[in-house]
Amino acid sequence: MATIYDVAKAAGVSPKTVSRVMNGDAPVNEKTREAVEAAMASLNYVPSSAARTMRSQRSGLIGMITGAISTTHQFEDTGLPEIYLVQGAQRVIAQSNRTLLIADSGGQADRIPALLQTFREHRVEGVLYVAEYHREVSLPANLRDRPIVLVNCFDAEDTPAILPDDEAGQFALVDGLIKRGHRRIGYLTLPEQQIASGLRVDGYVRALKSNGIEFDEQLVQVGALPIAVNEFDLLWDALDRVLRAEPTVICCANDKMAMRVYGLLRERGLAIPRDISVAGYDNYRMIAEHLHPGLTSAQLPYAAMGALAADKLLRIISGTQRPAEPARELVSGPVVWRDSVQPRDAAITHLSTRRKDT
Amino acid sequence: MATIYDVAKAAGVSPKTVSRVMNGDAPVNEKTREAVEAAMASLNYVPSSAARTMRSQRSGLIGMITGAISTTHQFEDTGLPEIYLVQGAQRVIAQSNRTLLIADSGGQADRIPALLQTFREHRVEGVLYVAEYHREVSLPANLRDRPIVLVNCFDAEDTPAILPDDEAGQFALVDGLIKRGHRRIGYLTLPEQQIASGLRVDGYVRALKSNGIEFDEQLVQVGALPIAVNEFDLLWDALDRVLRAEPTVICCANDKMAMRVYGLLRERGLAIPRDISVAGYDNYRMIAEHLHPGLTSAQLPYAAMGALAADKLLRIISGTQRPAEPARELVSGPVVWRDSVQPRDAAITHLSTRRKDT
DNA sequence: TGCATAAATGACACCGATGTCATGACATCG
DNA sequence: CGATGTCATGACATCGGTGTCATTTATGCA
Repeated sequence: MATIYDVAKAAGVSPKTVSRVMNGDAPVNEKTREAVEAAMASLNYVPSSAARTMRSQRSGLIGMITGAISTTHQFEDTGLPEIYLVQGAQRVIAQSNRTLLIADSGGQADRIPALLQTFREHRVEGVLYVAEYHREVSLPANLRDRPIVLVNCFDAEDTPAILPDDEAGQFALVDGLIKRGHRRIGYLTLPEQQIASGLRVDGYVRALKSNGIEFDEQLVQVGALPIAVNEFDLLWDALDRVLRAEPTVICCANDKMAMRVYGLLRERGLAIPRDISVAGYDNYRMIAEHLHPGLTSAQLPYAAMGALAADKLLRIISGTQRPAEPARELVSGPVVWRDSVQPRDAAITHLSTRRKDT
Repeated sequence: MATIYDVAKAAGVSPKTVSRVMNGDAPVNEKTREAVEAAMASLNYVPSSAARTMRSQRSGLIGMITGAISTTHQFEDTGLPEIYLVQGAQRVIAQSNRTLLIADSGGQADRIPALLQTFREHRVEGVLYVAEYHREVSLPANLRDRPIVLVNCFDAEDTPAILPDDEAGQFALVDGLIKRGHRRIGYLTLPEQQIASGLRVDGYVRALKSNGIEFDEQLVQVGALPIAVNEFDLLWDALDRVLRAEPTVICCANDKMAMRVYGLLRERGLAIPRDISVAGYDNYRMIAEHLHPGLTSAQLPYAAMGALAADKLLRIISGTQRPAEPARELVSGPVVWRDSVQPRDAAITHLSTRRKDT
């Protein structure tokens, strides 16, 4: 591998001049520059980041820890869209001429110390700590020795964090449903332990309120348990109770649940969206786009969160934070409207009609 | 940040002795070792991989390029299980005391050169090139300057590659169906351009043959187009034709298609698995586990592929390949049996019965 | 007991960049 | 025309480890 000395010799200049050509930190004569550039090209020169790091004491590396926290397999499958998060972060980080070093613990928390050790050996300038679902975490003490931004999670110490605005997302979704003529809006939630779920219910309630619709607690039912046992029985039962309140649309806590609800509604002979509309949350595209009909869903803005987190981290590193920048920032995403929701004007209210007939 | 010199001073030895304690490359007196280790601990010493890389000319980094190839968004969503691939590779690489540097192009091929440049600056010792679905690729010339293993793809030059054994997977699935009493096995395939699909059909045919069942071409229908237009019409039509051949089970090219087939079968009033069984491919857990009933599916062994690819790459790097190690290696995965398939003995053949009644 | 050998340790150079400082060649200005 | 400043470039040290070689001390064996 060619070094800066090889290039210098080939171009007939000193190594320092080659360095100047690369970094543009001092004027270089036009002809000299051309000679150097020709030499670099013909020798296939690539600077060594190790040498650069050593001399400059800046590694240009940002570490990302993902899949770090799960101790059970309970929520394992919710982590997959993190790939968008990685992409969002990488884009921003690449622009700052840095490189993202990703460590995935595969859900095994005991591997984290080794991963952190690696990060330290590489002298990462900052760390992005990514949780697989919106939750509170408590950081290992030895993670605090350098700039860090939490993503999709927060801690008790007000460490800088980027979080999804679940309240706003659900508000936008329900508000959109109301604007489309729906007034009886069912909601199948996750258990309270899920932070996101609580926030989304808040958004649901606010949307009703801001449109002057009374809250009917029978329309809101818990559709899943913290532990996955008899999931379908529970969901069946919850759905049953919601349907008794005669909704024209059912919101689900997430797309996964919506996928199940599709099946359950069909078993009851209800067609989507003719007899009843359905909405999800997450915009998990693998599900939302490929269900039939396409599932309306509030998007979890993972790419934006990744980008924002990277941006925040870079600003912390460079000390150029905005004045009074809040530690925690919320990111809201759009609602993606697909055919699972039918505007209420056109919708024939099969459901209530039928029930009244019987 | 403490250096080896600080540690040496604190322990009253030379830096070289500290180095020896860390690397164990020469005998060190027990008392000296203890003194050095105490000094390292109290100074919170972490060796600098940059310095080490520079002196040893070995970076200890393995690069992985993912999401590299897609030029359209057509198959974008198939890429997500790659996370398992990353985990499989990382485990093996960590064991060899190396670090995985992941570059995700986000499907934008024009970003690849910049990512490769980064890899070269970091002097990665080898590269894992991951495609998002089983396919042929042609590598950029400048990727060949160091050890490389292709994952989920292959090229015309017989570059080392790790591939899923789609033929064996589909064989195992269909063979299992036959063992469970099914003899009329429908198959909704992807278009021929999909390499995986062709191989899977081969496996389907071989399973029939090895069980003495005649191949009925009407049971095999193409259920999707290369471009996503009128997807549901096409699938509906293909399903219609398959059903006319009176199958007791329908295999789908992948779990995504199976998810759609669930919906279509229900629209026709067919219950799964009472009236007809369904199987998928990929074992895309987000779908397979959460559909109701759970979807039987042949697993794409991404974790194993990642591990095997990393292992192969490390052996190429260290020059310890097995004698006559083939360039391409196939990895097969298990079939995960879930409730969407009902053993035929117990199954009442609603479908054919009903059809004969009409 | 004497000498070959191994154990234990240190001195020093080197890996490939870049920061600091020095120097020579011109240009500008009073 | 000499003083001053800018441009263009190079010499040299340095970042933090480790390979090489030398040196001293302990050990083994005839």
